[in-house]
Amino acid sequence: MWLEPSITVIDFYEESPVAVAPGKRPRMTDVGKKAGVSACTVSRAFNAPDTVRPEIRQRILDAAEALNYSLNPSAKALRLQATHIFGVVIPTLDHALFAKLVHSFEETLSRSGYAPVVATTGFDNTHVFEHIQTLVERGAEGLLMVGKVEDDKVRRFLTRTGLPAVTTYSFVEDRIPSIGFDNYQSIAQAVDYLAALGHRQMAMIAGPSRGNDRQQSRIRAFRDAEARCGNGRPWPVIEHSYAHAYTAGAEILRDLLASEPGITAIVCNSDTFAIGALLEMQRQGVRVPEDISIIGHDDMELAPLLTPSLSTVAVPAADMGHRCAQALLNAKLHRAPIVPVKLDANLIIRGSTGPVRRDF
Amino acid sequence: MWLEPSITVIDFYEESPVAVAPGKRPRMTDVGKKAGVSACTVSRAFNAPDTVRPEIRQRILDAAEALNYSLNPSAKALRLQATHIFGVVIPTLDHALFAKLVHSFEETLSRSGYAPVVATTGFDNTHVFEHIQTLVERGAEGLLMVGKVEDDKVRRFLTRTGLPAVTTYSFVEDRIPSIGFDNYQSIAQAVDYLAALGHRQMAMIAGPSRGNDRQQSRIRAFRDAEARCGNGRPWPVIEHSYAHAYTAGAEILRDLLASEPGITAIVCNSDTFAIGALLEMQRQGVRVPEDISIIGHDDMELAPLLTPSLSTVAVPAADMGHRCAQALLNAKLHRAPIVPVKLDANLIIRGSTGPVRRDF
DNA sequence: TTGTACGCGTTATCAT
DNA sequence: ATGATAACGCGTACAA
Repeated sequence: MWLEPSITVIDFYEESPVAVAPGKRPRMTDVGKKAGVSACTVSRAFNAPDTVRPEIRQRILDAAEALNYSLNPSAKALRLQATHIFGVVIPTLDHALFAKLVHSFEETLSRSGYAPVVATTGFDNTHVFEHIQTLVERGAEGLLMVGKVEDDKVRRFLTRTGLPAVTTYSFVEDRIPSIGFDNYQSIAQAVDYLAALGHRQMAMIAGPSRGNDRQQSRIRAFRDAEARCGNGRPWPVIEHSYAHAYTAGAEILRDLLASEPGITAIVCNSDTFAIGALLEMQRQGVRVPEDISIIGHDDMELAPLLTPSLSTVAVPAADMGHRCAQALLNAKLHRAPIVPVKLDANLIIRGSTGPVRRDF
Repeated sequence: MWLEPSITVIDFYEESPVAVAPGKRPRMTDVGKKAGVSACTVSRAFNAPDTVRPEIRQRILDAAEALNYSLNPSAKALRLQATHIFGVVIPTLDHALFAKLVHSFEETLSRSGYAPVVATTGFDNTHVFEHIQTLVERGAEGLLMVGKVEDDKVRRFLTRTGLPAVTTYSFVEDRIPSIGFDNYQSIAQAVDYLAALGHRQMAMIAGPSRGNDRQQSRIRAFRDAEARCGNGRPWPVIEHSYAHAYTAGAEILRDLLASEPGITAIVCNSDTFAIGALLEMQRQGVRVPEDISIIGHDDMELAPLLTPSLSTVAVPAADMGHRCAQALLNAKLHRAPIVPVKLDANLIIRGSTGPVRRDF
């Protein structure tokens, strides 16, 4: 009988006469030995069950069970040159929109036997290289990233390796294909609508703009509108992290009310900010939209349920996740090129926006 | 000079005299060849840069760059017997609490160079085996799961393979260690508090209970209270998926108001249900808590910001994520056993709960 | 239907 | 400081 140079672990595999080195996982050879076949038959028993005689297959399965055998994924991946993993680089999961994006991404991947590995990076895209490297070292065969890639190391890395990659959330003309929407346009719609209602002094509550093309585009849209429609008084833009965004929305609104009494409309780059602000206005007795109009962004589930219901810009979060997954899968499975897609983000007018009040 | 039996791809690696088979990624050997060293020196240049002469190291790095070389993760994982991946089996990412859990899990993992692969399964734990298998095939060295594992195939698989595993969200006495809180207790607190305020007929809005020990425990706590404090009229328990939970909360409340006018308190197994219901009550002119008390679960960020602020049970979501990650890391890195931890879930009394109204 | 032999790309050991 | 060699565990031509 064949024996490893090491000791047989009798207390663990007591029923088995097969020796497995202590602390080592059994291999196909071990299973084969126990079942009285070769390793390659074991392989077949798992991967092409039909090609092995039923009784032998059962013997192999039993042997595997007895030895606590399980396939070594790394060896398999090496042999097949496929890990079936895609990487996701996301600012945070602790925000409904991004969570929904990853959720739908995962859904679509899993239907094809793929799974996402995720890295959260915060919102600044100028230092994401290490995160991406980690994902690739973990076997990512493709990459989903949020927003325009600003890190030159990342761009070089992607062209160098030819790794399939998509960016999402913002639509960008770029060598790296993107499946997203026009962030300038999404805010431009909102501000133009408010301007049409007569608003001449607004404020914006924005996410962190450093290394974040989505926020930069939106702020640009806001500034352009200020130049076109402003009454001369500066329109404040307050940036805040998306962490504790509801609370931040409430606090920022309080400050705004105190320091900028002339403001008649507030544009929020996330419904979370807007909802926090709206609730704070109700607490302070500010009437919405009679005294102040407020508009959000994202069209979260809560938006239509509030009183007044929240005007906002609907963002196709789930759609982006599905499409990105499908694009990556097609790239990997059928060598299809990833074609950029510009999706719609539509203004949804509800009850929180109205004509500017007379005395302005 | 060494040559593969295949054609040299001159148009692509024009500047290089090294032949790489077409369509194949270069290996360390190729890089070494180009840099005039052996493969193992290339390996050292990447993994232990100090042990190779600087000028040679540079030559190697240049060669790698020129050849578009990047390390093969599967080969590395096979050699090192380590993928640095843990699997996460989660009902959904499209719910703030679970997203936060995964977020904090990822944060802690990434600090140690690990990354999560995620699978979403829905709430029924009786059919998660395939998902888990997929994760393990993708290289998961350990597993985080939500709630008690009901699937026998999974239990056998875990004991068979000895894969480190934790369950979270519910604390369960089980062979699989859990880091969570007592779901019976969390609702018991809430209901006892309402009973002490004089409420004798309540309703519960619950998540899906099939294969879901958290919901089952909570419903049991509710039923036990009904038996102790009820007024004889049955206490309805309405189950609903967590998808579109805000909207569902609003709709269910509407039905309840119409069909069960005697109810004076509503217990929700998620703040999302509670917030939806609360907003609906405001819309209908039902006073909270004067006419009806409502209590949520989870203590989401919005709870204290509403008017009235929402009484709820605080759940340590981020804490669970961090602790589970740390436990898995310790198990893998230091062979430390995973010790079960029962965390607190505390009742937070705010403005949405009050004494039952007199006429009952 | 089953077995033999080899290679996937990396790193550790040992020798130089 | 660097190189030769072997081994990680699997899948697959090819042979039997």
